[in-house]
Amino acid sequence: MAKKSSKKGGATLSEVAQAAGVSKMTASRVLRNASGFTEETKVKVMLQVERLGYVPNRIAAAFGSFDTSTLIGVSVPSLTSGLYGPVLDSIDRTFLKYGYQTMIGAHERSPETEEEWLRAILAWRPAGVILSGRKHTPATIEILKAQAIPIVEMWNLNTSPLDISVGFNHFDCGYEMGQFMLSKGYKKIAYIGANRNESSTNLIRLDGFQAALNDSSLQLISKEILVDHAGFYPGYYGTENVLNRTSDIDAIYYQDDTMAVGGMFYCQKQGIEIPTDIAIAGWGGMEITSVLPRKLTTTTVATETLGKSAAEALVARIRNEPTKDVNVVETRLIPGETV
Amino acid sequence: MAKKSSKKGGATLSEVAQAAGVSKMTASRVLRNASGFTEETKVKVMLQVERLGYVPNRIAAAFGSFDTSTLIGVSVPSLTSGLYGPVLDSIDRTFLKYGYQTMIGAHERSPETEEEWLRAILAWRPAGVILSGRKHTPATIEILKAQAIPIVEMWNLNTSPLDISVGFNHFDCGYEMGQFMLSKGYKKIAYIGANRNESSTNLIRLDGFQAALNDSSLQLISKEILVDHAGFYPGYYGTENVLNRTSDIDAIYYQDDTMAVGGMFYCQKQGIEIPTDIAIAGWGGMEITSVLPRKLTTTTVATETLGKSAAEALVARIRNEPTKDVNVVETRLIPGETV
DNA sequence: AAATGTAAAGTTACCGGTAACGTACTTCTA
DNA sequence: TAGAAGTACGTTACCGGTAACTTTACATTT
Repeated sequence: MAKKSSKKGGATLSEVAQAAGVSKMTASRVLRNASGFTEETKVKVMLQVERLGYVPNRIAAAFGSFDTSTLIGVSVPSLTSGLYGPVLDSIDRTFLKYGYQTMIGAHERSPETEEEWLRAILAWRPAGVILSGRKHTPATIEILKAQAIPIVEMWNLNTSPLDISVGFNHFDCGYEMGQFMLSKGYKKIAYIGANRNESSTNLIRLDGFQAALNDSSLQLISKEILVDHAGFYPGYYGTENVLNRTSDIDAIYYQDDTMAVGGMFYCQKQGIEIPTDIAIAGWGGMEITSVLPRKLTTTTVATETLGKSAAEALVARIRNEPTKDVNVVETRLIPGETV
Repeated sequence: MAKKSSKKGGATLSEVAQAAGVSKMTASRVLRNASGFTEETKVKVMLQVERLGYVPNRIAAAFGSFDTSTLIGVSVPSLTSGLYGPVLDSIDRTFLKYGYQTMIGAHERSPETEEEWLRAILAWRPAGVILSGRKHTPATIEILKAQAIPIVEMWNLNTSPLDISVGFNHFDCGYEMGQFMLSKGYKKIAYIGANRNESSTNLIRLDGFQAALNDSSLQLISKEILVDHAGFYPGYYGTENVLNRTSDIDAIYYQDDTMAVGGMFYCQKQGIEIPTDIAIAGWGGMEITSVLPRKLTTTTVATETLGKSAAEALVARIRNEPTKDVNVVETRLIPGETV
């Protein structure tokens, strides 16, 4: 199927123009819907476009003009995690609407993989890039500055971004949940997380959570950060670990909802009552929480809004329209029935 | 940040070459690691590459030579669904390894969106494309044939693919589960699915499932296909609908695990015992099943293998290496405790 | 009818690499 | 030592569009 001959697959603009009896330039104008042609000419050209099955060559276009391309690089830690999927979906949808193409890269929480990916992407002279996570290699930042293209850092709110930041205020999420738990009278509180696959923003939530405790002169009585991806099962066995190690825990804050749900099932299996024996809270507001017998206390995050905002901010910056550098996407603590 | 001046961002190959005191062509050879230069020359060139922060311009390269680009378009129905995430992750990882860049598109189960996306992608002259779902518009197929590029159709096994097919045998999945339920003595069986967001391959599973029933002279006593995305909550209320409508159901086959889990929770809430009162089975082998109090009967599918195989088959075809046209990715029925 | 204005269409040059070929120089062989 | 063969590197032409400019056709004004 792959052809190797010097003649490429489809027709070129010249061929279309010739067939239509006009110059290359006129055909170009028609196809780009620029001004300077009659309806009659348009019909002639479009007829040949149709007949010859002409597919525009953006490579040539991007190359010839000094306009940047319509490619945009988007880097996320992982697509397997349930949280980034909706974000990417809405980014992609937004870009398609504005006529940009999304080039993805999953960097699996390694700044080095991100750098490798970035180098490959920049070779395509993208119109902009969206990065997530907060850790970048020094070289990454160097390269980005040298290229001078619009950049959106997404997911984590960054008050001094490279260019634009669109994200959640993870610190506040944690702080708010800490205060909420304290307000319900819990004092012996543990944290369970996992440090692979996520963009380490979970640690910011943990910071915020601990800050809330500290403000009431308390601290975590147990902390478990698994070397694993966040997920249902890690939440399950992480809870097992913590409860076996520390006996008098009355509340657990989890890195996200999947882990919290895993913990709930561990408790259920052990006959531990929620929230009477142990209170549980998660983060993310994932769909699973809607069917649980007991509504999970969590923080909902607007992932679609995040993706859309990130994409729109980037497009605005590319088009030199005014854009805010720092954009907070709202999160909301949902009380539920597990705290 | 975005520059609009006619001078583009970085250094060009000519500038690097000039600085190194060699010709453009020699610098090109060094950078592509082609033969025909001494170690000394290489050092001179690389020094300037480093100093000037030269980023290769793949657009120019792809344009100038008749070699196709290193871009690959990948289209999936949705990234929000938990199933495609891992597939894309492993596709992207595989492509990064082989030096290709992944351009995604989510077509939300609409062949028209897919076509629109495809036109945009083909304008970048990709080295190949991966499509999922089985429905394409006639124009889509037309365009693909005209471009004569390698194509992988993934997710669903297609015995007469456009080019290459890598997928699961959904019919067999359904058939096998049907037989399994029958072997356990269930006879009054319902199906619950949802027809948005999924690539309609679920209907093939349903076909297989029904075929198994038919082979034992039985049929579904109830079928509910929601106009919704598959998910926990649709499984929950879909079950509610079906049980309210039909009274003597003894087993339900769900489109996927999320819906099955939703159904389980509905039953739990209603005091319906699983599997004594009603048996439940899903599809997908999603992670949630590992923490449920009762292990879900389901079919596990190797999503990572699917992605890797699809990517590798495409790369092989691009490189003109021998490749099978039809590639089945294994699935396995896991008995569990809910049937 | 000549002068002027304007929209439609054509011409030219160029973007930044790479293939193909040519040239200078070295090394091997008869 | 001439001639052949090989290696390192340079030169030229070109990929397929588009910006910028020029030319042409035709309507409008005086």
